[in-house]
Amino acid sequence: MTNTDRHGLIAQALRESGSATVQDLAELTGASEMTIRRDLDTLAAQGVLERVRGGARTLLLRGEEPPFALRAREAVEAKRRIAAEVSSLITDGETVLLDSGTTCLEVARHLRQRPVTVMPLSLQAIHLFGETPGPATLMVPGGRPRAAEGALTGPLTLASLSALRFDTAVIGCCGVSAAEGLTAYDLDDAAVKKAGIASARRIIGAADGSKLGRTAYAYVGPSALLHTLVTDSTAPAEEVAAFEGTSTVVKTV
Amino acid sequence: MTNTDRHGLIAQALRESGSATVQDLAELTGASEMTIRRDLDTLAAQGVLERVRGGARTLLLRGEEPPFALRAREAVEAKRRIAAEVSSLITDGETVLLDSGTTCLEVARHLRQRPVTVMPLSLQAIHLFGETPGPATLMVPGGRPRAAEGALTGPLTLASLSALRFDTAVIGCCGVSAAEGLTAYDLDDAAVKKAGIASARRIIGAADGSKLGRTAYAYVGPSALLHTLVTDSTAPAEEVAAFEGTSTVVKTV
DNA sequence: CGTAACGAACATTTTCCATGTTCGAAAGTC
DNA sequence: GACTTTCGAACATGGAAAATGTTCGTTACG
Repeated sequence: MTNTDRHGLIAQALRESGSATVQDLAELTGASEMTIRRDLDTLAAQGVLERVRGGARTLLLRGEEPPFALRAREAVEAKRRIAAEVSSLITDGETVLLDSGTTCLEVARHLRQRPVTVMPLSLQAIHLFGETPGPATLMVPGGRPRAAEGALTGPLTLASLSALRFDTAVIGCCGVSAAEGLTAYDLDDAAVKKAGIASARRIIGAADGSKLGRTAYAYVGPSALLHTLVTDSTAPAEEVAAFEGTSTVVKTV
Repeated sequence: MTNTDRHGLIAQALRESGSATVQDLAELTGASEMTIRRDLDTLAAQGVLERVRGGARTLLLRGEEPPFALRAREAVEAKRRIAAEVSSLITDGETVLLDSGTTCLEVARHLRQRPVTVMPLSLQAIHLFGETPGPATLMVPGGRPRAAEGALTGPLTLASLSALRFDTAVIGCCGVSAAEGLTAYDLDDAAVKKAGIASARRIIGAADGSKLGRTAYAYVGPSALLHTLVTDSTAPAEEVAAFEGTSTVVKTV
């Protein structure tokens, strides 16, 4: 078992019972108590849990978005396939706006090796392009990064977006519903997505099946804004059907 | 000997003789020819040298700025001390604009652990703040990063700067001379430095001794723009004396 | 066509990171 | 205030990953 697996186990155990002792977790995972303590420190720094004497308590019971580090481990295979499909929809030479989030981070991995101009809206993706300069051209938007998320938001980001026009925007919404439209967990984030959509000629939505039919609380816009929606086969059939009646092209990978 | 040491040896050997064979370098460093070949590939990717059959040829004979990877290894101790001094000049709660370059990257290391708001003008420094969130608040300027340098330049950067006002700007000029003023190797960079200086109430110059009295070709402004200049004891005495006759405070560490 | 250089593939060494153990200090509990 | 439990620093250990060396077939150049 790798340390990441163990972190996943711990996070899951806490989500189920709300809290756990160091001893319980050591027994559950087969690791020593010292290792569990170190794990708890790591997860606490990621905002997954809160440390209490003798154990830990979960921090993510409410309707909030789970921390980035946790989401990055969910539906990895689906995200990878979705990202490959999104990348194939983009032509060499295009200018691309890339939203924040784990799915779009995967798209960034693909685009790095393509001759395109990319403006990513998250620090993580900027890192990716920055450290190994490939054929792609990187543009950095201004802004204030939101915690571990790395999503750039605020007036500087909006100003950067309003100064540019993109061929394509790849948007990774937290909630996508034919009826309720596109939604995000964070108001600032939603504002950035709105501005991004307004600055691009073509909008591609990238969302794994778990996002379909879900609604977060910050409204971004009607689902008809998407010219193309790329999702996977775990998406609820009725949602996909609802989209197929509209102008949006749905690709299931 | 570490691989980095060896890279330094190779770079130095090439600067002195202009070119060298793989055999020569293997003998010089005590490494195998295969290792030298791999080193040369690495250094070629950094823009330090050009690969030719049988060996390599230097790329940095002209008056150009050496690549970032090379500068990062020069005068490390001096830069560290200068950075510590600059950091001590900054008060908690200030908003700080941080220039690109290796010296300012060291300053970033210090500021990470301080409750200040920082806008760095290079990707490297942004990484630094992004990966380990400390008490500092990070603001990202927009812009287009210049190659391995990571320095953000262009209209987006200028726009980000003109939208903000900073308490202090830390500027790391390539050339600092009492007579010729502040200069940079790159025109775009110089424009950004100018804009940065215009957006800050207090300007701190950070330059190790080798930069004093040197002139690069892109003019930034008169040396009197600097309220404080932090340098080290290797600075030429006559330059330091010239500065001491002006309003600029010189700190030698 | 011959020679030297190259680089892929594998073997080996070294380095670094995750984990475990021990033990003194700190925090709770009675 | 004494006792128990938890905590985390410090060091030891194991294993994975990176760096380096070696071999050998391929490629470039004269």
